Amino acid sequence: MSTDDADEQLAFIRDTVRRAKPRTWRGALLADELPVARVVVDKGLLSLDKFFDYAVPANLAEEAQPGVRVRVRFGARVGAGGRREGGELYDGFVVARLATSDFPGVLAPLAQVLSPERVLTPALLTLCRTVADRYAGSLADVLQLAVPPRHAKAEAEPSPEPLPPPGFPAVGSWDRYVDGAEYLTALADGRAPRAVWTALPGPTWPEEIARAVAATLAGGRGALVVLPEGRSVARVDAALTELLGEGRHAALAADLGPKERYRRWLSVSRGSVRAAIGTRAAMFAPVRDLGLVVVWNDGDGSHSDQRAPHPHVREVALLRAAEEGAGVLLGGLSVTVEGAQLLRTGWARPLAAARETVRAVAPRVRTVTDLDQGRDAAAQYARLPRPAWEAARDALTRGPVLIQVPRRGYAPRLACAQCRTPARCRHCEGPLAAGAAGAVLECAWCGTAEPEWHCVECGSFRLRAQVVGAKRTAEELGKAFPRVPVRTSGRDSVLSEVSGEPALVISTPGAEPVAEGGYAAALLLDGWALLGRPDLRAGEEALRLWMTAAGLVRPAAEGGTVVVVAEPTARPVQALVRWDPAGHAAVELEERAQLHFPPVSRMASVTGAPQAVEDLLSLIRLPEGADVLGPVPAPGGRGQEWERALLRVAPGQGAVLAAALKAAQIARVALRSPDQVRIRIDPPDIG
DNA sequence: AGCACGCCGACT
DNA sequence: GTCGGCGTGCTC
Repeated sequence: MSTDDADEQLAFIRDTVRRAKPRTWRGALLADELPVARVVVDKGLLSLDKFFDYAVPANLAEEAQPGVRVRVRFGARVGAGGRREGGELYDGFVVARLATSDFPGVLAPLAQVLSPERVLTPALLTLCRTVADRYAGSLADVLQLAVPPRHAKAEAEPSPEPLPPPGFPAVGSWDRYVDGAEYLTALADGRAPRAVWTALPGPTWPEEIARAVAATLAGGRGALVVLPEGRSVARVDAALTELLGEGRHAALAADLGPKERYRRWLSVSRGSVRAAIGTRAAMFAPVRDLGLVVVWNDGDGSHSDQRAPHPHVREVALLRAAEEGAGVLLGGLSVTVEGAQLLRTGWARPLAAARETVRAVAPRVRTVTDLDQGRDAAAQYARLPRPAWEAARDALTRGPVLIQVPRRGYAPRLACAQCRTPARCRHCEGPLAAGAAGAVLECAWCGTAEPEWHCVECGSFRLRAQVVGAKRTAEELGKAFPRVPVRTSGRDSVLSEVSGEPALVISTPGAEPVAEGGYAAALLLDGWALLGRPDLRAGEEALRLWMTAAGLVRPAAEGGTVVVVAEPTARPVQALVRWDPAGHAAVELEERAQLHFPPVSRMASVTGAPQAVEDLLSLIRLPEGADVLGPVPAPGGRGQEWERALLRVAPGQGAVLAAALKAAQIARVALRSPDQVRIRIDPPDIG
């Protein structure tokens, strides 16, 4: 660049600043009012996670309002004579219109306004920013989760006129909960009651959710319900339609197709519909004047988003409630440790039934160890402990029987086939697993081969690893109970409902169909497989899965029986027998606190090639008292060794940890550290 | 991420 | 003297 060119450039910039009305590099005519558009560019790079200012051409002045989708040229370089060249077109959103820009250079113009629809509302923008910060992600990544793809035809249709608020609903079955009626009243009164709700077993919870929504709408505010899968969305959808009729709520199910989905999302965004329900993507639904956010069954893994930065429905719901002043209803048959923590800190109040109410509606729960001898021929054939077989046979005279079988491959650590003592490495006490060759045992921690394992407790040489899948269980039980229809519900074909006729219903956890009139009995098989998983949450998760199944069984007074095949002294088994999920969660929380585990501490995982992980760990500036655990070898690398480190900080330092991870990741990329590092706040699987 | 600019070694 | 190494910094 010659001296003349440089002077000209400086003069241009001075000119721009003085006139407070930037010219574009093409010199196009600019908007008279607010000629600067602040834009979030849809490029997920952490180092680009900020706003960029663009000049608003006069012809886009009307349409380029905050919240609209735009196209902008980004990444152009300045060529000879100060001219910009190249630069690719990116999607983005206008977040503000301004009179001036604090950018010292020359602004590029907006290339195009894709649509005048203001989809990124201020509340949604704030939420996405908060979520991005919480999860050490970029705003652009979160926006992709929060704002659905545009569908022009759906957008062209007007949304219907909003209906007036409904009347306050009848309290209905909420009267079974201590303070249940008061909770609904608080919602209708415009307050923000926050509750961890231990729902009673049985088929009434969808209706109870619907009443809470109706109470919120009655008070003139909006409501949001997020459930883990489409089947439960459909049930709450039906309950809402029953209570409110059509037109007051929108179900944002994933299987609707892009047009219908966007049409419904717009009806929420435009304020034409005040209540939204759906699966996890609905956590961002731009419900106006949010008065209540409901999360059902927050322990379900589906509530954790698979896409970066992996926000969790419960956490997003809590952030929204805090930001938007909404009430919270964190409900399920069981209670998560996170729920227990909200109770312990006093952030939320318990919403539960009195002990005698629970006893009146819960089924009778019996425990059986599968070490029980005395199997008769038929029971042996079906691989069932005799009491379980008898319970099924007895119940089949009265109705359908649910049999819950852990998924194949839901394999825990290897254990002695005889006494169930976990098989451990002789050197480091790590868990043994089948090695890469398949036949040889290896320690999953230190890799030492163990060719001659025998049980240290009972001397047996037999190991048990795999559970028998639902399909084979169905075959075997079919033979054990001839003339009884056998139905299966599992991964590939999930039944949502079965009739009240006697039948054996074999299901993997989470796929249990609802039975008309309730199941006469449920058998929860292979409990050891759930309890023995090498996961911090194994106990909590086992109880959740059992209660989900047991909650579909008739009350004890109507003969409803649950038989759980598991070690009777195990804490989750005892909690199931007592039907006390809240107590179980509270005890688990206490234990986690002592071990400095989440959710009391905040954790993050860092996974990738060893060098990349090391680079990140060397760059990160952790707060005082933070721990680095590992790195240790981790699965996931394709053809390459991967490592994973866990970072742990004290309660209250989650935001600092996220910020430090983000900064370190940016620094690592700037230093050309090779390969990717995956950062995950609140990793779901802590061995 | 791309893609520039920028400041030190071996070559026609 | 120049071509080119990849360190550092920017993208409105």
